[in-house]
Amino acid sequence: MSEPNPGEPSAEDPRLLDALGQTALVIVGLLTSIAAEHDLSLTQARVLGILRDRRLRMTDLADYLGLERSTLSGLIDRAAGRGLVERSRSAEDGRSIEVALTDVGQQFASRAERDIAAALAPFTARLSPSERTSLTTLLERMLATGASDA
Amino acid sequence: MSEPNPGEPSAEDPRLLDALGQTALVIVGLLTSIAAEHDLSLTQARVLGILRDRRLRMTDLADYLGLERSTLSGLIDRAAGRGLVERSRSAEDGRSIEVALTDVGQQFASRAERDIAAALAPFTARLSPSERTSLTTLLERMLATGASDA
DNA sequence: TATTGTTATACTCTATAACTATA
DNA sequence: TATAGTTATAGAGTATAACAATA
Repeated sequence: MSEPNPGEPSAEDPRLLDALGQTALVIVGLLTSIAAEHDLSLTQARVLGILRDRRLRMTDLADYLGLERSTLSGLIDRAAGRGLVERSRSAEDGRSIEVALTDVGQQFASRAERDIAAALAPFTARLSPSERTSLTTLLERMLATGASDA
Repeated sequence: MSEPNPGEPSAEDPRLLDALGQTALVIVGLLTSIAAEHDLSLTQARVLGILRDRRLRMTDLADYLGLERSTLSGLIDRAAGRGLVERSRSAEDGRSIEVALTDVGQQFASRAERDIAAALAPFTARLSPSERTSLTTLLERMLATGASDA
């Protein structure tokens, strides 16, 4: 994995790695700030985002986020305490609990989505429309790949 | 801020926003995993990364990371306890403490850098060399901008 | 027995407030 | 008085281990 593979130049691109890392940290920082404005952690905000168009069991939601079920229990406890999500026992499997957004949670999620668009606008605005299209294509291609082995 | 500004199409690009957000979360997730393999949090890893080619005062390091000084005290306590960084009183200003990597910390940082390159390789490898160049350019342009108003 | 979810526990990250030492 | 750093405290996020209920 760390051999200098001669036919595989992708790791020899420090500028790209830097740009990706920087971009990631900046954007996650922005997302974290926006969440904080609504008194949410980034993780809580992600929960709302994921549940925006879905109702999920605790286990599946934990898998989505890459967290332990026990971690999710606390997360959902706090979100439910604020009236953002609701738990309900599954009809099919008596062991499962399904989580869904409340109306308040939906409104929260919508507002956050607008705020995110606004916060990212200064960044994307610096690119021309065709550059934005290129960037979208490149990022989507990169993600589609990586997902298959990460 | 939420008016539908007709001459400003940058916020009307949900696919780009999605791609940026997804990319950011995936990459930060990878960085977090790599740090965890070395028993470091992402924040601790960032400290090592920042100190890789610098010696900084506590306050400046806190500013770099966007954290309170009190938060940094704990962070540096733990890193120093593991022998990764060293504190030393500033010669110029008796109030200031300078932080620098130890040899062990340097080795850690080098190893982490290689691991990051290896972890990102599957993603970047899916793009052709010229696409990688384009992506680098686009990301750098976007970052250069946003930094001026975020 | 295996799976779903929760609880208990412990540690890290983070901020705010109060403090000490230096400028 | 203002700045640099630490400590005390508190809350959130996280994991591991032990547990209850259901399958």
